[in-house]
Amino acid sequence: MTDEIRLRFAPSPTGYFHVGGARTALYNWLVAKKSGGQFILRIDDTDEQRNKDEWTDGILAALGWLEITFDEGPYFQSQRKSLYSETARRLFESGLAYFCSCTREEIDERARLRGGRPGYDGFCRDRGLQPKEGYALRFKVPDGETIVDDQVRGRVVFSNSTIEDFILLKGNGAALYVLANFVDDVDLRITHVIRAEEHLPTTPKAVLLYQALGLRPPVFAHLPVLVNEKRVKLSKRRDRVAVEDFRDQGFLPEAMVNYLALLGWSPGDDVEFLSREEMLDRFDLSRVSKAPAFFDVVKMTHFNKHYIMIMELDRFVEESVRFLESEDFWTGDEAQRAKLTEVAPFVKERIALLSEVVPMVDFLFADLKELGLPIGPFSDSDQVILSRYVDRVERLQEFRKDDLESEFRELGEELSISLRKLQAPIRLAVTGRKVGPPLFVAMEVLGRDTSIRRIKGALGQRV
RNA sequence: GGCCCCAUCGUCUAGAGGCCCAGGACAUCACCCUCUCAAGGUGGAGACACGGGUUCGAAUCCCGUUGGGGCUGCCA
Repeated sequence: MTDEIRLRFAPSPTGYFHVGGARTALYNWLVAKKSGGQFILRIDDTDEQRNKDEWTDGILAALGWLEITFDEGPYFQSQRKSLYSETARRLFESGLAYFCSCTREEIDERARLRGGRPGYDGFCRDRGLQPKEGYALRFKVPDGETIVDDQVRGRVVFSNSTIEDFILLKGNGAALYVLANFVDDVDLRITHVIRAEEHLPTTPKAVLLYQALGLRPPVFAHLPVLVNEKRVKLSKRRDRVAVEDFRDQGFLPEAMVNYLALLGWSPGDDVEFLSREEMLDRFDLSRVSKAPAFFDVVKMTHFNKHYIMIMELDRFVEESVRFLESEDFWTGDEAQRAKLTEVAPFVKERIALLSEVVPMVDFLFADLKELGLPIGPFSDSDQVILSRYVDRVERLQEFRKDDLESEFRELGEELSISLRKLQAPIRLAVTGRKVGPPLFVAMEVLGRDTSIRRIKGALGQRV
């Protein structure tokens, strides 16, 4: 029982769930799962002003999408308040904490007079104040030093003189992060705390609390922060970091997870594509790097492309439908799905984001005009190509891609023109675009009538 | 300002004293392949922040400098 490994992910629901949180959750999950331990979800919503249920729903949805599953929870700190006041009372009664009547203004004023150094000066330490509405409860930081033994950073020593008597309970009696976090970690028997580096400076406070109550602190591991191109911590306000946005853009969860796993961790060899099983097998906190890492969407896109390419065809079709459904032309009927399935293998290996499916296949489902696609321009030589090609394919018994291609190649020889140049006007006439699936596949799926109609239509469109 | 963390190609990283005139991946450039776009293949350019030590020998250890970051709230 005491040997049981238990980790938790404790996000605060103050905004969209972002990639940094996802990475933290993933690392916790990995350590829990590979050690046969438990992974617990706890919602740190002690700050009622800034928390909203919808953010919690978003976190749950995103974790589910990424398949980061939890064994217990979610627990909500907002529902565990009595636990915090109970511990606070014990701390106060045993003289480890005291009440303080100072306002922010008073503290700042004294700091100013003292000579600039901001922070609380311990003014109420020995005043023997009793609990009262409006009084905050502060922890009496002892002399000496506090050591944080960190799995990724090693031994970090803090001189207690640099740690002010921090607040445990607000004036309204509500618990603050350090207290609530500590109480819950103890109560939930958390053995490993893995979180972002920004929490490192508050860690000695937690350690002090464990020591004050004669408890053994958990193992700590502080992950390097994720930064933007300016190398400052990723922020929900400045940067595009919401997991759900990436999902909506057509990123695959396995691509995100794989990329995130490698952002700050490396298996040690040159392998980059790792399945869940391989990650579980190889993940090791001691191989987590210490330096901040740039969240590079371009590289994540590369992972996405890879995972789209190796995806099962059926799933690819289903995922594609998600993006087609928001288009007017998509009815989702049998015929449309059949066409989609036919071109899918060719589309699958050409896109990096699922959202790119739409411009790859839209010409199959609606008139080019309706799609706002150009019909032309076609030069005189294009006209020659189009008319000669349509003459040829009109005579075809079967409108099959192989025959369409044979005719195409023969025409190329006949006109002594490179196939690259030859395909351009035909593709534009048939699909309205310069890029897309292989032309003859496109034509076969589109069908004889529409294909020929579009080419003939283009013939009437001189520059 | 104070406390703390960090420092290898543009980016993510490998490297735990000699295997490194530093390897891989993304991005980038060139060429090949090719019906477009992709994919694939070949090749190129591209980094140990700086200065001192320690050592026969340092990207790797120590110190300093510089640079970057985090925290500094009755937020988490």
